[in-house]
Amino acid sequence: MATIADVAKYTGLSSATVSRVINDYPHVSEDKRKLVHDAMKELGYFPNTSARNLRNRKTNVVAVLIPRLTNPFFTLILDGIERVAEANGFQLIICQTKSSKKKEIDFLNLLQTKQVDGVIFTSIENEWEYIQPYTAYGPIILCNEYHHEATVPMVRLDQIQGSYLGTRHLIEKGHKKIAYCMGSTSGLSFDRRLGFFKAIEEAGIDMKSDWIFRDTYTMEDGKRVFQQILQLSDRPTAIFTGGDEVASAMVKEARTHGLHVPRDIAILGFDDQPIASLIEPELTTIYQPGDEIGARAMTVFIECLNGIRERMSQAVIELPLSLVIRDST
Amino acid sequence: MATIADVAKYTGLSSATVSRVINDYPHVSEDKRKLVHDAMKELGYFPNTSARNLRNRKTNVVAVLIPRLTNPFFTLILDGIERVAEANGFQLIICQTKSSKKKEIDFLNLLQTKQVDGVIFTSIENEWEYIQPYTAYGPIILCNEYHHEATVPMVRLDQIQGSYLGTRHLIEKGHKKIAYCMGSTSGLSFDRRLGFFKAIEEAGIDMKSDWIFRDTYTMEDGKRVFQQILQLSDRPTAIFTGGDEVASAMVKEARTHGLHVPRDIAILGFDDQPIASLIEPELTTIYQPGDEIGARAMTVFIECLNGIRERMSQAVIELPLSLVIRDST
DNA sequence: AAGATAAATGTAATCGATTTCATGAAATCG
DNA sequence: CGATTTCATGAAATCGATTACATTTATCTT
Repeated sequence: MATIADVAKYTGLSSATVSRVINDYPHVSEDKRKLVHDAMKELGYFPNTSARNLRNRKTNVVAVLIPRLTNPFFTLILDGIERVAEANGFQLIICQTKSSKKKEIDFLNLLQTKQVDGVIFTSIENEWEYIQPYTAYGPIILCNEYHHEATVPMVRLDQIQGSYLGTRHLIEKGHKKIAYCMGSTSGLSFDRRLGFFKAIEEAGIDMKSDWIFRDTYTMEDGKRVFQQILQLSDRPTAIFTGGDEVASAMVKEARTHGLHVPRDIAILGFDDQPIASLIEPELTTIYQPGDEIGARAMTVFIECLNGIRERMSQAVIELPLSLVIRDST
Repeated sequence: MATIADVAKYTGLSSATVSRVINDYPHVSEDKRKLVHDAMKELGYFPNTSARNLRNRKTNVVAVLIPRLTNPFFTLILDGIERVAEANGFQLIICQTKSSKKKEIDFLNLLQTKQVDGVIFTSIENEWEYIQPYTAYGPIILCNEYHHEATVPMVRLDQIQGSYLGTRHLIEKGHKKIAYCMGSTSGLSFDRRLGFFKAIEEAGIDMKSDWIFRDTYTMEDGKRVFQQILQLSDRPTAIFTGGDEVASAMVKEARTHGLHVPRDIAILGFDDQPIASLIEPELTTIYQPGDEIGARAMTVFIECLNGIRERMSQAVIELPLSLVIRDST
């Protein structure tokens, strides 16, 4: 393969001049510029990215940590990130953590070895104290995640407001016995919980510990939890779920058991994924603008790289959630 | 940041020896080895990837071209690719073409500039003659795509067999008037069409040109086409679709119009996405093992890189499709 | 027209690793 | 024990770009 030296020799110029042409620098005469362009085409020359990266001390590549590629909400975020990345000449390396703490840390090695300029987390597996040290190596942005100790930019959705909105909706529909399905104990789950209980308490409603379910993520989980709910002696009349997949599976399971949604039991989704408007009845859900926080996170990342934004101090950018009322509540 | 020279100086050794330790080469005494390891830890040293890539003339990065990240079938493929990549120390750069010919070509520049070792296509937008020249720059693998002129490895699903299977199923159910929804005119669509018409002709059934619909990909398309079908004077009793999304939207649209699926009209999906078993009635569909072809494509890619497999001659690896019978037919 | 300024180009150092080749020390062999 | 092989290590070239600095040439001032 041709190198810059080959182009230089071919044109009789120095590699410095060729480099200037490649990078569109001024102070190169028009005729030499053309000469170089012709030579590059003639020789089939393309600048070597590794060499440029080494010299320029940057790669224009960002690592995006994502738990599962097959989760539509995360690919929506990824889509938003990609849109802005592509518009600004950045490439994305995808790092699927599969919710493994170890993999998450492994991927941070890309930052230490300077294979990427920075990292965007769309979820965090480890305790923040394990992540924090890596901020020394480049910008780290949290997208859809939040940690009160983290001194990095965080682009998030107002989960408190979102779950508050959804819960209040259920209450307004007359429900007094509401089951709550949560994910882990992450910051995001914590906030949702705050919003949920805020609405519950405002309405002066009782909550039973039997009505709280943890670690519900997948359709499988939805089916399982719904069956547990059916077993309860004091059965709730509405269910607040942590995602449309869980909710969809529950709607389906309800039908299997001959229960009518929402008459017998109301089900509230979260995310507003495509599936929400496909199943019958259509899901009432909380719309999360995944592509928008993705896009915003990438924008913030670029600002950090360019030094327009402080990358090692806490900054919270919050986008609103909205309630989409359909037929499952 | 510390460099290999810093480690060399700190230990009093040469950078050559340090490099040997980093790469686990033999002929380094145990005590020096430990000395170097301690120094690396002490100095917080990490080898610079750009420098290594430059010197080693490889990056251990693969570009994956994908039309849309938000298409679950493609993320399933991506998931399979990722699994094998991660197991073999490769990183993936995602290239979302959004079905743009120009973007597809733009991404091939990553190969020319040696930012990636090779490319996996999960769909092709341009004519093959425009892609072919790029095979000179590194391995190119087609995954879920096929082109008879392409002299590269192709990992594909037997679309002919798949659509044949599905169509025969419809015929066995007694249908004689079957609408056919296709995507573009790509190799994949071409094969599906072959399988479809093979079954049609074997059964000696008539086909009307009114019953063929092009460019149906999304839920929107499904809705639109279904409405067109309703307008037909001679209305088909079954619909062969090119994807579960299209089929799902049709099922929903049918219900909206008070039609019963499958009694009034049968609908056959393609892919077996999660949604297929969530909607009511559950979709009969063709299961496409997306993650398996993804994984296989990455395996083949690695073989090409290692020279175990010829990368510039045609090789077709074909995995079977299977019919999943549920309630929509 | 002399001096100052700006433009065009080149030389060589640099980015941070890997690797060939050379050298001396240690181990093995007959 | 001398010859040969293997081991441990280092000096310096190399991968392919970018850029600070130097130099020459052209343009501008007054």
